[in-house]
Amino acid sequence: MGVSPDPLRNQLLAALPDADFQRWLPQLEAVDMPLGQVLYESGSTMSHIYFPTTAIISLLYVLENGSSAEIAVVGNEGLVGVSLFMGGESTPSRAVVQSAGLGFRLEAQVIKDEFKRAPVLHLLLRYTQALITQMSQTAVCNRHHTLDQQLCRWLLLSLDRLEGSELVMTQELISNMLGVRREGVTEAALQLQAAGLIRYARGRISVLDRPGLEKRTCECYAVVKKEYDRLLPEKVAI
Amino acid sequence: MGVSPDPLRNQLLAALPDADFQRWLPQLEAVDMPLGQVLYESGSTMSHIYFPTTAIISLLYVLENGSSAEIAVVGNEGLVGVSLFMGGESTPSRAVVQSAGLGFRLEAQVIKDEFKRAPVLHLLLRYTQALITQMSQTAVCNRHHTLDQQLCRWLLLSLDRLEGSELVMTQELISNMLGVRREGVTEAALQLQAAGLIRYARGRISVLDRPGLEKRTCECYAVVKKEYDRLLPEKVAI
DNA sequence: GTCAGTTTGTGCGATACCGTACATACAAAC
DNA sequence: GTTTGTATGTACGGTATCGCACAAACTGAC
Repeated sequence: MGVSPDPLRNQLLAALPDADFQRWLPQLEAVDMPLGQVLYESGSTMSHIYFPTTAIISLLYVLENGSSAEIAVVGNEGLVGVSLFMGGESTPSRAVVQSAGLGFRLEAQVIKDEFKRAPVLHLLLRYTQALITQMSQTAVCNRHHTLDQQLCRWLLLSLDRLEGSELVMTQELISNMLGVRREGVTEAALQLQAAGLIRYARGRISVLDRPGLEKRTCECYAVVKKEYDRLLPEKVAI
Repeated sequence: MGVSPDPLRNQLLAALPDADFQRWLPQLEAVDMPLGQVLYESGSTMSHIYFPTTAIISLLYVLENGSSAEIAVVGNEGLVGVSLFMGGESTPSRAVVQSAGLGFRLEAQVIKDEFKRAPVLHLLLRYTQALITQMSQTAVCNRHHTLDQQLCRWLLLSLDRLEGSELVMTQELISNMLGVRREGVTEAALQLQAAGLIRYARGRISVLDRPGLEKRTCECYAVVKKEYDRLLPEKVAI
């Protein structure tokens, strides 16, 4: 390609205040990114944060059965490894070079030291990452899982945020949440009721068999729940 | 309900270091959240950041044609208004009370003052928000748009991150990115080629008519692009 | 030039979900 | 008790995508 490795071609680096950029510059390592290279694997601890200049990176979510979906694309407008400064260290997605090119990277410790200057923030950032996980998972779930499974997932996620085992929610509203037809929710709900997992009437849904729901839903629920627990472990006894 | 409004029932507030919590406490306002209440509209500037205790909030993305999809759910484990401290002020989604209950809120200015203590960060946080937007949009797009439209969106997003108008990418790989069958990509690509928008062969795709692609894709591309431009305007002349 | 491997194209039945229309059932108001 | 509105159930043709199987076209290596 013959492109000279210039850190300023990454827009984030270029937009840094000069003092910060000068501080980072000695630590920035130019790297070649061949097609297909994996910058980090799902769940692994990241060693670096990457600033692509001419390369393109895909944030890819790989399901258990091997099918996958891209969550986002990162080029010279951004960086790969958000979770490093979010405080979560890792994410359940994989970063793969989608288009070969160049970039720069910074050691994890360097970026962490930068964030030492900020006090409280970490808690909020960690939460943000959990939220991001939920979004990613939703995107994947939309693509790959049945309405049945998604309804289970949705019921469980809601249940986790409520006391008791009843939720007040019409099928019409649920259909808006899931982005499907109301009739589709009716059918799925009928099946869950027939299976003895829930009972409902006119906007009141009682969950009878929570483990049953967990068994019936897709992996997405567990992934999100686990990630929330991991990132925000300091639960409070209410 | 008869639940007493206790800020500590929100897990984020409860997990705050005591000094920080005490500093925030006088500013925390208890609020009632009736079913259906809209905490913020898509694109509007937020006046507060919300910490639900017994309420559940849906982050809802509403498409232009009115159909909608939930991007995420927020309960007492989190907060509503991430973009306030991300630096973006607003997001393209809507926050609606999905289950009535209580919560607390903090004025936007208060949370912003908290973040004044952090120096460089804002740039990174703003980028993160752009990334989040892309994720949300992907989730919605997966749910509501045709493969044809999604392929256009994907080509455009990739093109924005490359120089020139050619991308090196087999249909097999694209199908992994989009989470669809390879054959589906073949069919969609054939149509785009027949329409004179692209030309391709064995892993090389040339975009012939970019405006044509933009016309053919769904709204998702423009939303994401606009949000990136808004959050990260400081472009660099390369 | 042949062979092996990769990339793209085609065909076809299965299926999950859509759009629409309408029926039923229950609840609250009068 | 009747009425009105809301919530849920049912039915049916249409369609986008799937899963699978296989053909065709091109590339690079030998």
